[in-house]
Amino acid sequence: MSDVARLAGVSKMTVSRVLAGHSVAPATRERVQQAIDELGYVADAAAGALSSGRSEFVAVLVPSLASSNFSDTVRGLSAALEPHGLQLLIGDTDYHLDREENLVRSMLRHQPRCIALTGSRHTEATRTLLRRAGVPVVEMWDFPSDPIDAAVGFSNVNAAREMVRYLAGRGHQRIGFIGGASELDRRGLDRLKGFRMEMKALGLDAGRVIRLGDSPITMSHGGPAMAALLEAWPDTQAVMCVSDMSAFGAIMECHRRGIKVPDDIAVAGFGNFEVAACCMPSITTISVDAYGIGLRTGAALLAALEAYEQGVVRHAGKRIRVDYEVVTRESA
Amino acid sequence: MSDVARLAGVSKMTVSRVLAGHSVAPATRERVQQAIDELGYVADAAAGALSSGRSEFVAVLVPSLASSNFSDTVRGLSAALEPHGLQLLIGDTDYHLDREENLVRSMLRHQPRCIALTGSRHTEATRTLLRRAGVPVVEMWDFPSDPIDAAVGFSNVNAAREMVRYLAGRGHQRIGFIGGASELDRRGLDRLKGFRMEMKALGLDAGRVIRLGDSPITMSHGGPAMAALLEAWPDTQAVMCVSDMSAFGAIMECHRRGIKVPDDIAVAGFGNFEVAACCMPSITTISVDAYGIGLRTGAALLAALEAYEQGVVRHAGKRIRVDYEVVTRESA
DNA sequence: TTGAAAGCGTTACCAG
DNA sequence: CTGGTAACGCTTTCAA
Repeated sequence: MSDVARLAGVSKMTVSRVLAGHSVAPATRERVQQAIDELGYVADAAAGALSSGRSEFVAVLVPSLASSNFSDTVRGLSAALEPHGLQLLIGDTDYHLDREENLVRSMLRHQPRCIALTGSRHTEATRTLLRRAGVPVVEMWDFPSDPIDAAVGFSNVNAAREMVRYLAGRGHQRIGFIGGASELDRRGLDRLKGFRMEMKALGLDAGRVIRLGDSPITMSHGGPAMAALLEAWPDTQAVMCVSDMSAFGAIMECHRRGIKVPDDIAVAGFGNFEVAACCMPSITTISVDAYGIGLRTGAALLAALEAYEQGVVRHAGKRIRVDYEVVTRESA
Repeated sequence: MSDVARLAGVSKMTVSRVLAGHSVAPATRERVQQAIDELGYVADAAAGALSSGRSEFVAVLVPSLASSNFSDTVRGLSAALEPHGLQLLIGDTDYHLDREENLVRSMLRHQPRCIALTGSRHTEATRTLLRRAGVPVVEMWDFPSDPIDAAVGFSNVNAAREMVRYLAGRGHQRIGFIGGASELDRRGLDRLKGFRMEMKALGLDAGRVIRLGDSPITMSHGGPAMAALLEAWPDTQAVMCVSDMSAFGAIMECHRRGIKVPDDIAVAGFGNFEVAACCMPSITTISVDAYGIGLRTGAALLAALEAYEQGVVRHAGKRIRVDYEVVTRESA
């Protein structure tokens, strides 16, 4: 910066002002800009952050970047925050809460302006770290009764219940559920919980549950899970899958066995992934606006940032509900 | 840090040493650690970076986080670099070179230790920025003859040629190609180029090309593209698709029309995405180890970092070739 | 509108 | 093995 200042014949402060877009005489600004271009000067963000006491980072934690759900949410966040000069610091927890804790710890070292995480389950240490960080926090993809700070999402339990009601409304009674075997995917577990609750509420058998493969289960688990389900309860009329990925695998298994979907058995998914609209039969599913969750989380974060500048310290548990809906297609 | 030092009864320097894992008397270290835990102290990475002149960032640029190819590569990079205390700064260029340029510019402000980008096409300004940055650069997913620094990838042109040879070897002569219409996806364009080159080399008609939809085309474009291809050249025997996503869409369109794959028409994909193995018929494709590209890029970056410490300044165009192979399945 | 000086929280360097 | 001091490159604050 000194070099630029010298070349432009001004002080460092003026260079700093030009960079920050503060008021500088047009002629001076011009000269400084030329010096910057000539030297290929790039300001050091670390020095700026240290000096001003504020970074331009936003920490974002998702369970998996490989899931289009979460990568869409990240894109939404990026779209909302980048125009404000904020940089995403993205972490992939791989569905592990202790990995989340480590990532939070390491990201906190960069003094992020705010933090977005997925889900409402975190280790106690994570909660403590977050509290101490003293910056806005938004939890995404869930609708917790007691958010750390703010939350943007929906109830996976209720969404699953709605799907059960839809299937029952189509006349199905012997309904099964396919999901992952591990306890890592909280949203998957919530969907299972919703399935059980609603089945019981309807007076139906809530026991036809196959849990197979590490969560989140993908396409390749859907087939074996469907096979297991048919073996255990051959008279099943409909299957609700924890995601469209497993639903697709399940449908392919039906094809292989000559079982017609939906005539012989109905299959529903969750998430409205691209494959659900394209495959045959197309998959009836719950549609969630993943990109919108990112956008709205970004907006909530910006609002909280604004409030912080003015001294407000907590959202006081503000929750933003994101809509979902049953998308009726061919498979159920 | 002063607070911690005071509580532990040592100087800031000793606290710094404990944090950095430098040699400190066990008893002292213990006391310092206790003070750190008690205060919930988190070191400021910006200050550290400023003082030491080196950040712990690695800039990573991919065309899209939504593509499992690239998200797998990011996971590989993360797996290779995180154990070394490096933080990924991930940017999604959305396939635009000018967005890439802006992202590089903004990431450079954080003084990344090294940079990984996708492809070998960049704006002139990007190249200049990268050169001036003076840090190791690796280009991924291509095998350029003149890499900026190092490269980890394979020739998309040659891979596509191999697929053409495979299809021709199965007795097909009237072979079509389905890809995106825009010029953004360079790897997609390289595959088309390879298709044309090899078809000509084999003395076959290289003109059966349908380009439709923004690149990279996804599942939903495959159907319309296949429809257009069948309309233009109804006697087509085989179709090579720019990716498994479009191949899947194309196969679904065949289903809808009662056209049997591969009996009436063979369809091949590219990338070996999960859907290729699960769908029916399963898709013959080119398999690429996306995660491995990330791992190997990470390793190359670490090696370059090591070399830099010792004063070596360039890789001198080192290229690491990543294998690909035709995976024969049912569709072709 | 511009400049000078102080200081952000850490690490490098040199002493003890 | 430990401590003091001087940067690191910026922005804040105050003065001109």
